Amino acid sequence: METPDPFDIWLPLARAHKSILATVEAALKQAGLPGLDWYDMLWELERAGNEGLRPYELQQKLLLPQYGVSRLADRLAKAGYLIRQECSGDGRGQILLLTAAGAETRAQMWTVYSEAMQQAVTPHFSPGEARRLAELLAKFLRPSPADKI
Amino acid sequence: METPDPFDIWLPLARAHKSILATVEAALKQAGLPGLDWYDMLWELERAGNEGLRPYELQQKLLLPQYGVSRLADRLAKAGYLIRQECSGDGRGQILLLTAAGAETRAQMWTVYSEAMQQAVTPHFSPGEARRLAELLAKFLRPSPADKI
DNA sequence: CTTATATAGATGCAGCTGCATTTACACGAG
DNA sequence: CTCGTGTAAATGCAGCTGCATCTATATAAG
Repeated sequence: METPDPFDIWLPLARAHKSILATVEAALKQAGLPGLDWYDMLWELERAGNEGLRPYELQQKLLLPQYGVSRLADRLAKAGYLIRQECSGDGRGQILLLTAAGAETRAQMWTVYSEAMQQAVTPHFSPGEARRLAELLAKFLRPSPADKI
Repeated sequence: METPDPFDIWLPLARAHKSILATVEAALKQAGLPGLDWYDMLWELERAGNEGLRPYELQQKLLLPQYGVSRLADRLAKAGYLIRQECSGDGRGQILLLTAAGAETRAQMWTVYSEAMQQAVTPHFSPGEARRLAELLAKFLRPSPADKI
């Protein structure tokens, strides 16, 4: 059995990623909206609702380094999209809460984001291919079979 | 027929990209070697051989902005991995040539790079799945069917 | 030749990222 | 209570990126 070359996956994957990202970011910029990093944090905060989220929780969800979350939160706060609330029960921590302006902007971004994604991805695949590709890519999400404890 | 959701492709693709990239970059750093951006330019220059490459050619091959190539070339030159040669026939331009040190470093990087890629990708797929995934991802490389001239 | 326009590449500045460190609080051991 | 260790989050610094602009040469028009 021939061992498959991982670069046959990596190279086109990296290109596809770059291409899609460029398309979507360009569409957002064109619309005068913030980039995807802002979107991701706004979205997580919106999903968290009134409970808000601790920075370290965002860190896990967004796969960002600790200082990345800290500074992205700075920018969103400066833009008025979130507020930092003292954390009752842990004096070191804080709770990040989405503001109405943040929710508003996220909603605007979504219309552009989803439309651009549609254009960037859909034309390349038949529905069947798309479904199969999604299935295969999903296999990255779980730990690989080799990651035994 | 249900229209497939492009985010079923995009979200796992983005995660996979981030995960693989992190694995490989960590391995390179661990080995005290430069990052993948350096590798890509070194590799193109090595493929170009004695002819070398013009910066604008690298720009297309690497999908980098003009100033990105200019500055990356600065760093590689400072590290002694390439030299800038005057371009006979176009006084504005220059030719970038790989040095022996550059070729040496690229070779060292390759052993780490390919090994890390193997580890990051292969465990997730059977050979058949890997082949199919590579085929599907390759469909991004050509212009989509909708891009008629 | 002269001038207008286009192309190759560099660069100043502002903003972002990575790294290491720092500050502040939490928590368990003595 | 005090001390040592661990965790949450911020930050100074250096390096990188994007944007706009700039310089220098090429090329086409008159």
